Amino acid sequence: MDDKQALAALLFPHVTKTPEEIMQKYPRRVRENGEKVTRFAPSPTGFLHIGGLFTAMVNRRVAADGVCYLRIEDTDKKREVADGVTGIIDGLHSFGIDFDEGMTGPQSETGEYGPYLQSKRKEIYQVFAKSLVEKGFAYPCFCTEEALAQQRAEQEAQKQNPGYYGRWAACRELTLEDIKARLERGEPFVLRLRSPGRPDHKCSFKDAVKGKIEMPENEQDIVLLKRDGIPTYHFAHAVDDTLMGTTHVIRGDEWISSAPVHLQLFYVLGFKPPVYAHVSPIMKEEDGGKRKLSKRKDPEASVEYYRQEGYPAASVIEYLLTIANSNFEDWRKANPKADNREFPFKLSAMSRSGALFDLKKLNDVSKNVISVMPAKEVFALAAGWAREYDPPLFELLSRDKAFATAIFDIDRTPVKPRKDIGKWSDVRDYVSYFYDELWDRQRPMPENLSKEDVRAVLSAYLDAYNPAHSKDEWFAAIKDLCEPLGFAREVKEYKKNPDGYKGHVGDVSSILRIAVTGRKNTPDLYAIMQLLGEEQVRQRLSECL
RNA sequence: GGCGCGUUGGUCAAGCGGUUAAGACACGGCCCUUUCACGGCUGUAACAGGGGUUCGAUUCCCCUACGCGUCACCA
Repeated sequence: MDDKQALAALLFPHVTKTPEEIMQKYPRRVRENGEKVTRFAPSPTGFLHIGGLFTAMVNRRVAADGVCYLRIEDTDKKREVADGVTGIIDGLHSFGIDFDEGMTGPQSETGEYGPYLQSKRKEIYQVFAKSLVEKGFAYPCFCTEEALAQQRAEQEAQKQNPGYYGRWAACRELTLEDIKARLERGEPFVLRLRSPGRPDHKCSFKDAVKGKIEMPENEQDIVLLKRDGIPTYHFAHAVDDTLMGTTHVIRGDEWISSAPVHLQLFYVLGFKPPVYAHVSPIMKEEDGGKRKLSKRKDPEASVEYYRQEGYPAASVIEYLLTIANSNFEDWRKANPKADNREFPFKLSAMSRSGALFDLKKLNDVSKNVISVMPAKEVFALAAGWAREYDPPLFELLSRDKAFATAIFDIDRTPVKPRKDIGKWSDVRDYVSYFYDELWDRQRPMPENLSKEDVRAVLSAYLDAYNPAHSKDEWFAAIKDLCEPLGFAREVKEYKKNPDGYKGHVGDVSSILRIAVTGRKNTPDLYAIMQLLGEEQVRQRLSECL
């Protein structure tokens, strides 16, 4: 008994606080209506991954009325990346995900439950580590990495479970004198859990998305504190999520297999475990199989990809929501204009298996998102994208903002909006014929019409053209052109007697459309001509002649 | 290999013992229409395999197969 106290004092001579004192500084959160407390806890090892965005979004949505905070797990100094924290915060912010408390910058934070940067919590972990030693649930281990590797090889040869446990845990029963001697020699050590688990016992928990999960108890004497005194993920998770009052730990399902370790940690620390929700990763199809999106191999794994392509942040979130809660699409249909933050997100409605990332579906979702935006917003976002990724286009769009906005407003009716634009990189092509700089002035006419007929239509229309016409008058004028030139006024007439005509009003319109825009297919030609203005229209028509 | 999780059309997915097995994307057709788009209608297409339990299994249980994850002083 006294040995444990002595060992604790020996190992942590500078630790004077008790767990109780620490806990007092972290009062229980008041949650009047059962609001949830969640957190996003990435390690700053690189830029934002689509999977990270996904779990961050789920965390944010689950705690929509509660608290969602950002904790940075920078306990692995080897893999840390400069700007990692800023990249995460800015990246998430650009997708409309902000936190109620936690890190706000590489060195700044807000909230009562900090520090939210794990590297600043070293003392706290030491206090709990010390208490574990006192309770006999932790001990120092002096094994070198080489010794461990050797033991592992031996275990494999003997077909034993690998790891540090039971009779393989060499340092488990070191005497106090022995430890003292090694310490005096300056031997480095890690602090290990003295696992009370028995593999013939089952532990189980109810996962909020996967349902009941049952596994053998943990028997591994896992590392709690690394050689440098910094905690491992497991230990930090138990301590931090308890102190910070996390009610729901929502993380990738690669963590399921360490859940028994976590449950045991909560047990030895005397804490109540949170609700776990393990979400499936986003997959990619390759050679007919599924695999996790890989940051190295797949450009679409990085959130940066969507920015570059020009998918609006709202579209990406909207798509992620359709993957996360499949009833989202029904909700969206019923609430076409609502902010997706109003959607009642449910953990229980999440899919148990991993979804394949479907770029086609993203595109479709994105077209819908853009189709309900006001033209001004389309302009603003498209220009914002072009400023960064297509400067010449940005110049053009900015030259006359009203003109550019008007382009986006063509056929942008609330009932039947066009869905031409799925991402901002589509815009250049979409607006090209409005700008001489983007238009190659090629005008391929349909092959079923002779050059003479085309010329006849063009010159006749040049005479008939009146920019003051309303849309109905405009189209009537085109119809009036038809018969004298040998075209049917109505398509139906033509279909009844195809040999009696050279073509129909649609062909005549086609000629004009191509003359004005160079394209066979465009939005409403009348609107385009009105926008272009008389001078441009006449010039294009006669140039084509 | 051990331990988990998963498996409904090409993809995302409803379904929780009795259904003609929803819907969305993609694909095909038709309609609307001066083109395209939008919209409407419509078509092709699925319960991994094998055993149980049951009057009855896509739904419950077991086995097999396949896929994924994990077995670090990384998270």
